[in-house]
Amino acid sequence: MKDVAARAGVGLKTVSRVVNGEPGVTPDTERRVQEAITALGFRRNDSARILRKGRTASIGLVLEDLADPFYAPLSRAVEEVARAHGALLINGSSAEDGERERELVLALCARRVDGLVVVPAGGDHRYLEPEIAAGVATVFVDRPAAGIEADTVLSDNFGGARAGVAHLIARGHRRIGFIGDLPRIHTAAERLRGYRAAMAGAGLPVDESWVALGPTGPDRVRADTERMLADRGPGPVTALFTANNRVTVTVVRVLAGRQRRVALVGFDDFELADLLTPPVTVVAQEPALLGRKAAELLFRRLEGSGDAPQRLELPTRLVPRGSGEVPPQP
Amino acid sequence: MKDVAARAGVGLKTVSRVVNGEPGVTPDTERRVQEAITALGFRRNDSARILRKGRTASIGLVLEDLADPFYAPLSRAVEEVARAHGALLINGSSAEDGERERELVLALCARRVDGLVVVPAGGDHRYLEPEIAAGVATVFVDRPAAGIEADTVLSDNFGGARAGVAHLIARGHRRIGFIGDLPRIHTAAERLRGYRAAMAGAGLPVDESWVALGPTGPDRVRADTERMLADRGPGPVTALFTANNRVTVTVVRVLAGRQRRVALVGFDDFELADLLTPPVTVVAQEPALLGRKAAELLFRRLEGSGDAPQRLELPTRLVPRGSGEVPPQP
DNA sequence: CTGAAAGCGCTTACAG
DNA sequence: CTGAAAGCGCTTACAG
Repeated sequence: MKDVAARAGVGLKTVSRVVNGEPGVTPDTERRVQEAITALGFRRNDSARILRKGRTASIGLVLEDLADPFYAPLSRAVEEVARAHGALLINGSSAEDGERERELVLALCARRVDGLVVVPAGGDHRYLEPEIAAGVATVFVDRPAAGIEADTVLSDNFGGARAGVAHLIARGHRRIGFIGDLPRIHTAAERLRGYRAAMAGAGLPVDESWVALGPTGPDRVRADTERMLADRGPGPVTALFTANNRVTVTVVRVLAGRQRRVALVGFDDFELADLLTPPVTVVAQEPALLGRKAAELLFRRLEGSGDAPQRLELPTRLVPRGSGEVPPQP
Repeated sequence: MKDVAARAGVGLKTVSRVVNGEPGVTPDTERRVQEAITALGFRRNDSARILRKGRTASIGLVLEDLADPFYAPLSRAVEEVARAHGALLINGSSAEDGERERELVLALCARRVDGLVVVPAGGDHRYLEPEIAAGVATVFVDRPAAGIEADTVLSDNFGGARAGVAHLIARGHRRIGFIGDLPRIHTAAERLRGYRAAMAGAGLPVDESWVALGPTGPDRVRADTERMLADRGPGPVTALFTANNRVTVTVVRVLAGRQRRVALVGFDDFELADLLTPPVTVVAQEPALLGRKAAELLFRRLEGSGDAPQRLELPTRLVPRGSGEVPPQP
């Protein structure tokens, strides 16, 4: 910039004015400055600008896995809102590891992102307190934070799961299995609570062999599914409720290889669910809407909204397609 | 940092040493500085650090759509490599718009990212010349850049498409339709070239009504598919080659609603392809590998490799599953 | 082992 | 309409 000023024979401030399109420069001066800029290949260094202005016009997004078909649209929605506000998006995957989440979040804070959208993986977010106190707006999405008060956008995991299981009960099922994610994950726990509420609401007992929680890798899910389908103790389950899209996909594979028809309702919609045999009934969330709402809340904070932390809960939608309407088979 | 120094009764440089874990500080001094840091809630401002050091330890990724099931794993792979090198990832979607790509790339350059991985959308990348000259390492992935020399990582689009179409020809198909993306997109053009090469190689004529190019939205693809399946002129096609995963998914939907069985081979693998009826034969690429190779190449440049620009071409793999083995039906 | 000075490339506040 | 000075928060190069 100094070089540009020297070449154009003007002061630094004038170059700054031209670069930022500020008023108060004669057309003639402006032309001279523009010429110097192109001749020297000048490109403004935003690092310096950021240092001086305080705002970075960038926000951070930390989620579990950028490549997961549930989080990818969420991420894209956050990006679109950021773009509409002239901000860039820095994002990273926590891989469901609390320590990695913390490292990422703190790295983003050190870069002085204006705000943060976080899908929490860790079990304690008090490490964020100094950052929030220092002015980093933070919104949690998909799951609530632990240990601090902050804006949060969630789906109705409890209600959605309860409705899905009630749907199976209404079709005559009495022995219904639940295959879910790690119980420390909020969404997994809420969906399990929904399952239990639906069963209890219908006066049905839950045999604990019908509940399987754990990592969503195919091996574990396959093993648990096969165990539940085997005839043991209280009789095999006639229906399954799968608590997220990764689990559902694996269970669909297991069921595809079997004679006996077992009813299935899955939490989370997924592409091509309607073209499977039978088409898969799901409790659908809207990942893009979660992302959009979270980002909008974030920018409202950045614009100075001083309301108390908000908690939004988005509804889910039961989509009957066939697999959830299979009657109980002996 | 000034406050910390004052409170600890030391110089600025000593605080800097402690914050960066540099040697040459007595344990006692270090303790005093640490106390001041926690008491004041000091957090290093990386913007200032970046301004001084020159390197930002961040790279940019610009692709078509973060939420696309093809690009999401590519993006995740780039993130993992960046993480291994201690860098953050800033990314954005161009939405297949050359102007938006340019804006994003230039915004990333203004932030002085150390390097750039780009899936080009625009048709002219000379705007990047000054940036590259200024030292921003750039790698293009999935598609080559136009108008400049740069490192590039591609799939074997031509060979993959030719093999897929040859597979259909070997099953006895003579009238094969091609449904592809916009012809200005490099991958789309290459795959079409592969189709034509396979047909020509078998001495088969191509009726131009069998070739449909355009945006990959469901309406256009559905209309073109239905048109090709209708009996007209040279007779209806008995097989279709779909040139990317978005197109394939729509065509699967169209075929699912029809009596006559039509063979199908799609470019790009996709989740659940093996559970459809019939399971879908595909020419698979490895999006994560594309991303990983591109990012590795980028970091090799950042470490100072001065070789001539490289062009990597990754092989594709034909995965027969059923839909591509359907014989010709009248 | 420790620190004062200069500077990274901008913007802010002010004066002409 | 234009510019000189100070400063954003660090690090670098140097001296003690």
